[in-house]
Amino acid sequence: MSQTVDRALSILPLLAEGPADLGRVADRLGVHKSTALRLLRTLHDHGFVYRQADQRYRLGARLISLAQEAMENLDVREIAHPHLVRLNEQVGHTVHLAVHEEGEVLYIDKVESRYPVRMYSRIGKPVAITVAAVAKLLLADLPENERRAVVDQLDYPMYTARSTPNADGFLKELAKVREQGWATDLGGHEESINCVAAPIRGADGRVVAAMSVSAPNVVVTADELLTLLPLVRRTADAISGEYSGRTPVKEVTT
Amino acid sequence: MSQTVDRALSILPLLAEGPADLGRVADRLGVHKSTALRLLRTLHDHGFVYRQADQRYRLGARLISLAQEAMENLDVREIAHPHLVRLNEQVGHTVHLAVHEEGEVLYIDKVESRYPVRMYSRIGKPVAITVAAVAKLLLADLPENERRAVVDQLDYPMYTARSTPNADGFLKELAKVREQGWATDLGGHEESINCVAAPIRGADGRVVAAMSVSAPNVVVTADELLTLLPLVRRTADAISGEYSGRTPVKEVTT
DNA sequence: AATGACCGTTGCACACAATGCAACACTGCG
DNA sequence: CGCAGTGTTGCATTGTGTGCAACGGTCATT
Repeated sequence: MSQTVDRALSILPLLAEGPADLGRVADRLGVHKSTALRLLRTLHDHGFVYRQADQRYRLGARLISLAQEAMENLDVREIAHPHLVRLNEQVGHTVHLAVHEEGEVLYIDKVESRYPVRMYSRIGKPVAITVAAVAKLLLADLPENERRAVVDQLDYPMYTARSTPNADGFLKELAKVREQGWATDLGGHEESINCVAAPIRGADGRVVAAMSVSAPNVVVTADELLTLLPLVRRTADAISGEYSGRTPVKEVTT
Repeated sequence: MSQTVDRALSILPLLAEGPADLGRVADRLGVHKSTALRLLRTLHDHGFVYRQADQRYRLGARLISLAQEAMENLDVREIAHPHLVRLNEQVGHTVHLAVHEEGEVLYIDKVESRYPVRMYSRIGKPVAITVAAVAKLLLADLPENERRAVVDQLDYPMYTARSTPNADGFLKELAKVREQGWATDLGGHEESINCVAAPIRGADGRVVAAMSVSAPNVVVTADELLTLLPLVRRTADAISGEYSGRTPVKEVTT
């Protein structure tokens, strides 16, 4: 692993917290100012950091445009989006789409509730993996050994009294989810918010993404939300069909 | 400038074009495969690239979450402030900066007029949403359904004879504002006070804030105030440029 | 005005870390 | 069964990144 690149890349999350000046960056990296300067310069030349008027550095536009491109290249997202919008129009609540990557689960699309009360989430943000309904679906589908590995190295924060407490409980929950083919999160992350989720599968039957509908108690009860399950599953199945049906991208050759 | 980092960063735009395998990356960089491998590994460890099932590399999720976090932590006020001060020095009148949040529009910065006659406003205070020029800009940019939702649940107090009377009239005004890219409030809130406002846009083109210049009739007429419009718009554009991270200096890079 | 403190910046010599090479391991294919 | 195509590893070399110290600018303090 390359030390120089390692250091340079470590600057980016640091700057994501907010603008920082040269000294601060050097300190946080544990390197000499001149070293930090040269790293920042290189990042700057590539547009990854931007130097604002007061000479402090912040993340640059290139990063944002790259992220945008990265999302566009996710073909599940592209296919799923219109379905998510339609579902949102029917039920009114917030709809999420998430994928698993390297031990994390992230939201890659979101259609906001039309009710004024919204839940906090962010595209690109890692979800609360031990409790989120979409995370359960994605992890439940992993091969035994991978699942075990991921589950073991997780923390199990008790967001609420109903959060998943430990690895054992989580594995049981995953088994159940895999069995029934859908998942819920009933107040496991935020006391007053419930979700129902369904998996999206590729041609080989493996789960490639998961989608969920979330709503706070003040709008609908958990039981009412559960009545939407068939609709959510049908939507997920429709996306699965389209995703596995034809070639997603215009792959080169023959 | 650091060669290693330079090469590593060059990989990212390359991968943005689509997934690539090791050989392709090495070729495009003009380096040995082993070198490319080590760079990719480092990028991988930081989550910037993701290795998909067929061993090819893709842009990773970390990129997306970083960009999102960066945008969230971007402080419009901080960036805008010097511009507002400069504008105030040029025109002398009160300058406001406002954002939209949860159905309300709030002033988040203000530079006082240097004329003795000042208008009443307060940072953090919700603005008169149905008449204020900045509010029109912020609401005009919302997606159709959200805009409708906000507009419908508003009251339409008749501060003056020229206040927006009802939802229909407001929607028409918003359409006009969106069309022309700027807004005014001519005596709609207080009989003797006029404003001109312009939008500040983020990297994705969406309106993130709005700024305005306000002055009472006793100092300048509405017509005179309107002559400042180009200057206000230029200032807003300058802030937009800086906010979205486009480098204003001599940089050329790709 | 003069002083000092604080940043960012630059040139340089040294050492270490990144590089390319060649050999190796693995996979699928003819 | 070998062959061609991958990705991967150990190693010697040198080029490249590093820390240091000195410089230059800006700002606040006296």
